[in-house]
Amino acid sequence: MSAPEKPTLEGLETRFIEEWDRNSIYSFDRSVQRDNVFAIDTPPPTVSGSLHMGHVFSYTHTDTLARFWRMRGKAVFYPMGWDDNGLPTERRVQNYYGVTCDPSVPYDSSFKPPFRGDVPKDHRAVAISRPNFIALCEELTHEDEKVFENLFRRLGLSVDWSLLYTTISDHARKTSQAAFLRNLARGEAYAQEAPTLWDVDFGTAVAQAELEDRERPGAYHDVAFTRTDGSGNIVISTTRPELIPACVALVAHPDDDRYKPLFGTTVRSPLFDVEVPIRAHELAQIDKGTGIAMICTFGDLTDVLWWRELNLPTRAIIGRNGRILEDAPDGIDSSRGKENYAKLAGKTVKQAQAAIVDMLRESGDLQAEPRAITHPVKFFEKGDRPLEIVTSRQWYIRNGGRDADLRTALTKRGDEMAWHPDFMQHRYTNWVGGLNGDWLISRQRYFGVPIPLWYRLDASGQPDFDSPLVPDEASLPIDPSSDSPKGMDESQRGKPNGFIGDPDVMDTWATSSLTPQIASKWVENDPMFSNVFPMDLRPQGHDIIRTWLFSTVVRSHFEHGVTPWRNAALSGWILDPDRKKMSKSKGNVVTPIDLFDQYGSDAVRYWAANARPGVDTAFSEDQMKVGRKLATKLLNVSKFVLGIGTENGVPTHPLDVAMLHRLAAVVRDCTAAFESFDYARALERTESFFWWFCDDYVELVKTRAYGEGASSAKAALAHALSVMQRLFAPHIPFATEEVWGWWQEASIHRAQWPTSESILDLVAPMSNAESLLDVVCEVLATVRRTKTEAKVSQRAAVEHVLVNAMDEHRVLIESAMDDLLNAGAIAALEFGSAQGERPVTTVRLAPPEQSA
RNA sequence: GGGCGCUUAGCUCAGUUGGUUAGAGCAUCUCCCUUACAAGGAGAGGGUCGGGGGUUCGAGUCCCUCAGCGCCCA
Repeated sequence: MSAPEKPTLEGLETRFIEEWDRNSIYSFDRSVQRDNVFAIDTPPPTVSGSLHMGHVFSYTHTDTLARFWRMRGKAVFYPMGWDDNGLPTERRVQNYYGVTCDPSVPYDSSFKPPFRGDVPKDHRAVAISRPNFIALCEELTHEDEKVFENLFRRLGLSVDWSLLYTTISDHARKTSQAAFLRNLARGEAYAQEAPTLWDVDFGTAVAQAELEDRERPGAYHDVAFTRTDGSGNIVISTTRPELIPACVALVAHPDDDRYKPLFGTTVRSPLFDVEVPIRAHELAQIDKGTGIAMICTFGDLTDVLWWRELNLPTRAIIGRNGRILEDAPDGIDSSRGKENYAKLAGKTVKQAQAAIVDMLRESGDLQAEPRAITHPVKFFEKGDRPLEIVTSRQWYIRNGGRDADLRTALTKRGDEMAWHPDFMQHRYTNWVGGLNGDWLISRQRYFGVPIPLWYRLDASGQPDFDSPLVPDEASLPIDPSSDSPKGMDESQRGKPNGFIGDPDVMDTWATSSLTPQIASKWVENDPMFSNVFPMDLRPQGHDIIRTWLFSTVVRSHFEHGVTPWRNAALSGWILDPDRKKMSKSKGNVVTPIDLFDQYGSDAVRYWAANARPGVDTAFSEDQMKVGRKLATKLLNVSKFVLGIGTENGVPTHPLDVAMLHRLAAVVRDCTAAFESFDYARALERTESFFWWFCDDYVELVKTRAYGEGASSAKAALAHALSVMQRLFAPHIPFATEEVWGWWQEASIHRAQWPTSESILDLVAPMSNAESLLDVVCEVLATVRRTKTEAKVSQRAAVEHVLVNAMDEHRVLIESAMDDLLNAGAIAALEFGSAQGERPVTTVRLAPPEQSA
């Protein structure tokens, strides 16, 4: 029971990371029943790069909560996961090894990647088989995950690493496939051939939640369609003239008097001579362009809606590779139309547009030169070219986008959980209310969880999509591209009367929407599931409310009929000091590990824990310096208290009792703050008490604690120290573990969270504790100010102090007179009559020659 | 266009249901080696709380309105 001669923060991290691990300080006790569990649905970071300050920031917030509840006696379920499944990993693998996946390439058992990092710029990606590609994905994610784990351990996260999961593991694939099959069995998942937003570069369908609008330059082209009754032209304005061959109708608003007489008549398209009807629909905008638009299959989502509601035919011209299809669609029958179409076939959309504008100009159908505009265009959030719409067979999970009752039910789920901060719920409600289609989960990619289905082929080799062959849940996970359905074997794959596997994988969100089930081993019927689910807390970034949070609610709603958690805590962004969001592309990213080295993990955590929940926060090394000072101060004051000797006496001196009353109030506030997920308020309360304790209380009692009759002071100091160490433990786990170890058994992180009752039980009641402390410290402050202004040392002797105070205050000061005289080096203190509500203190310093 | 958030000291931010003289840290300046800590301590200066209006005995806090910044959605 003693502090080292020279306390230091150096080396604490290495020592305690090892010690915590060895003693399993953070392991989850599976035997504890749900009521005494605090379960966290940790966000699995995407393993496709490196962890940055944003991770450090938000994971620290969660960790402070985990540590608080653990000290409150809860069995804390705090897993970690790695999201290594999906497109970001594929992209990183392609760039790291210089390869690309081509499912038509045969497996090469002796394959070696051409590079491991540092792929030359002029290198052309080597096409490799799907199994080889997946092996590389697994290899690289494994490497990245080791780095991630080390960083999170260094940060001091109190994760139970034995609960680690990854989203591409057998277990996650099994969970994902089982959940999907159950959705399918209940009719919540379905496949449909439909127009779908399509990224031509990634070659995959994308979901509504992954879209973003980007402002792009474009131009209105005024194009003339000829009325078939010979009465002239109709001019439309379009930003996509290349889609004229895909035009199936023109549309105007039903109330638009200009076009009312034309509804039901037909026009002929320029260049391609296709006769199309003029129709009415409310979504046509009277004030946009000429007020009449062409409907093409498909230029945008409004086209899809019109096509569906107006029952129009399909004339698709854009292929999945983003180029104009070779064959002209039905309806282009004239020889001129066929010739013109042939000029476009094979071109990219951009090339086709340029070509068709030339053709229109030549034919005289372009009524005016194009007028440049800027307009929002839909992109895949990870994509580089505008999305096209192609018709394809895709899998969906219902999410209320096409069903008002389900939408209402899911909106209500949002009401059933507490949001921190509460206004974040608007984002959820807003998103659910704005859904316009079901959740598209199939992706035409490689590294993901396969859709676990096969289809029978008929005698002519055509697949029967209506009754897929479903695997037993016990056989999961399966890969339908290499496993065969029950009762069939590989020789029948792709043969008439045989089978084929579904070629698609599920989107990453379709798996990560099951993190509560994955982490708690739901699919294994592990009893742990019922001990942790529904979970207490989902911490996550507010940018993925529409994806991760919402999709998790959807899955839980269908599978369990409950919200997956009771609380959702949304963290803010990290901004650089110029208030810009930190990102790699801006080059303003700081590496966490360097900061840990420079300031210590506790200091970095202090910076993070200072930020109010949900608030965007500037990156601040200044705050880290403050955090380091705090940790150092805790070492030093702990050394002081333990150095004078702790005693199990009862604090009886009024100043000691008052200090403990103040501390009890702090404990009450901190506890309430943590209970409402406000780690920052808890820290702020503890910290401000702590500095007051060091600067004023310790200075006041120091002499008494060293001298005769020190029992009360020693007991109060020791008790307060123990409480403060524990209050700080969730925030600065390394320094608190160090100082706790100087005088206590076992880890502070398993110690009991202090209660205000336990402090108040120790001392006599006191109604005016705050006044006592305020008034005594005010007199002390005046003495100090006088010395500072006189430019003398704080040790300089004070000859006389006159305090003009009300009797009430006079009594309080008298009760702590001994400490006040000692702390101020005051020879004599007298009282005079009050000059107002507050005491007025007059200080007379001793002559300089008498100061020593 | 709809929704949400923010605007308090030079900077970063607290300010809980309205209630003494609006706080902290950093930065600036002054002083102090004092035996827990100079990687420290004691102090000082600095704000008409974005503008305007209203409710109230009383508004940084509640209401209305305007402006700027940011985010989400369309």
